[in-house]
Amino acid sequence: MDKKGLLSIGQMAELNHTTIATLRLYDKEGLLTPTYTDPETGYRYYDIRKNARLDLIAYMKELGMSLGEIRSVLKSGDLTRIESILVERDEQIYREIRDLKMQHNAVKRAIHAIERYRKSPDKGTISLEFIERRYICGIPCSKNFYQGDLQDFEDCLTELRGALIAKQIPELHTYSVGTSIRGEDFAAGRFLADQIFIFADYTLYKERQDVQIVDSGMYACIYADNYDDELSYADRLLDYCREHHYYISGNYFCEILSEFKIFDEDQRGMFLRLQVPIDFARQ
Amino acid sequence: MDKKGLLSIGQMAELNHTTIATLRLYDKEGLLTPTYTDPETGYRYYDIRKNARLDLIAYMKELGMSLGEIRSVLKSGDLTRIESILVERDEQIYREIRDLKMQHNAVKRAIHAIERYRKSPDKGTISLEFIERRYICGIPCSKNFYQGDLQDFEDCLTELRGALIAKQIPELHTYSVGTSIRGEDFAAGRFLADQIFIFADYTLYKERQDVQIVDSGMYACIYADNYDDELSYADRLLDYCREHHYYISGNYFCEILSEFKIFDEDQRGMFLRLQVPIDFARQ
DNA sequence: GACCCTCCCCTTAGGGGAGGGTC
DNA sequence: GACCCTCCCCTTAGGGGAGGGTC
Repeated sequence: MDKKGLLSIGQMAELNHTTIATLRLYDKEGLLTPTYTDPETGYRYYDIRKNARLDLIAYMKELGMSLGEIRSVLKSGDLTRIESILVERDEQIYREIRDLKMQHNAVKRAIHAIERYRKSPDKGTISLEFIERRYICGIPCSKNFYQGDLQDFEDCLTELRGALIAKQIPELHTYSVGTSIRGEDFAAGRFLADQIFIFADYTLYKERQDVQIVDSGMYACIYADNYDDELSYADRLLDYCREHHYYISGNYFCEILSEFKIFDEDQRGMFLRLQVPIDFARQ
Repeated sequence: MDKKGLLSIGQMAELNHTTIATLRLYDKEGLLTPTYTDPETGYRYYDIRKNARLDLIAYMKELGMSLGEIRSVLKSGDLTRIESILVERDEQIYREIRDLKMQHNAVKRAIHAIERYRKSPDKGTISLEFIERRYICGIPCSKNFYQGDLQDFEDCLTELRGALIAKQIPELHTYSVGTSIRGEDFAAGRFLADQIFIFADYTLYKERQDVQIVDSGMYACIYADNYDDELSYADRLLDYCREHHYYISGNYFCEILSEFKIFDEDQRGMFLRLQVPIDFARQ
């Protein structure tokens, strides 16, 4: 306790669990003026009654108000003003929580995708796998990128992104991307891009009508780790099915398991699982 | 499409739903280098293959990674690194959601407090009210601020805050503060500060043992809007009880209904409900 | 004429000094 | 010797100019 029972800035800060820098800022911003400022030395001194205001500022900060809002509210002293700020803040918090939950979801998927990538077989491995029901949402390919170049694929991807944004699904990356070839075409060795889509989830399926179901079933799969290899690997997959007399019972998919492989600056490096549903009955 | 089939910065930005400023920043930060930069003019040109990297950057941003993290991950190409960042981020999101929910709670309480303040009677009004069960959590007053000055009250408040922080309840402001006088003392006209505390809620009650229950019941109440008036208003409340032969059946409370009243810079302006439980049976 | 360039200033809420007085 | 002062620079991810060349 110094001059006339006032507190120094350090004492004031400690008492209120805050810092000297904060008190100086609040002084400068006109949020909390010291009771007395020595004109000679510039030293700030605070009356203990100022605690109340500092308390209130701390409270408003806890409610998520900015210093600007706090200042304006303190100056106006208008309860209605506070109320409308708080109501607005209430809605904002609601949106923030919703967005964080979506992000949480995306992070979990990403962690899962990395784990899955780790445990995936080497490229070129052929496997028979039972794959559960999936949901896809996308558009027809406007170009056959199997015969064109990367430009065509990028164009299709751009269109997909645009379509998803139009459908209010902006989180392209949360879901993995895939492309398809119709079963008949694939079986005949005609590599003709049919659709480009995301693998959606049940939540999206429930919410919208334009999500299609892909039935569960046995798939012949081959793993690849380079977009440019898709064609040759798809060929090998087809050969394998023919050798084993598997009947192609549905559409072929190229599924991007993880995009995290891309550390060459100039490549869409990705880990792919090429797959086609098969039927043993008609061997 | 300009030089050698490359994209200008504007085309690249539009294609990727981003801005020119962002692409320039990413160039400067070494996140995404243009395929070719004209040494004469400084114009940036991008190969369409760079889309993939921009995509990946956008993805990582969606996951909540900072540009610094993204750069380091892109440079190291270390999956383990990404994974640990994501796991850390996962926990961080969890904490952020928890904090936002608490803030949401606080905002709702604040809105409610303002509404309640609006609908409260004028100061000096005496009422009989049934008050539901409440929960309080606090400490004994080390000083009798009824006989001391504001300094003593501030000291008690500071102690309360410290105690709550020690108890891991940092949100002093989320709950309203109150002080008490023991029933016997109040009935005898001895204004002797007993406890200072917050009105906790059921959630806190469930979580910790040091939260006390205050039973529901009929209370004689008087409203005041200035801390300095408490004593004289409490006196009036006691007189009122005596006049009406109400038996004081428990502790007196001074409850701070809203701290938003404080727009004088130098006062702990608040709206108070002074109250004491009464019993009609023994009239 | 539309596009792109390089500065440069601005935004939040302080934190962390340097260099120099003050209690 | 501990405390306080005033600059001043720093942090994120860009946005918005001004003033001047370029496709």
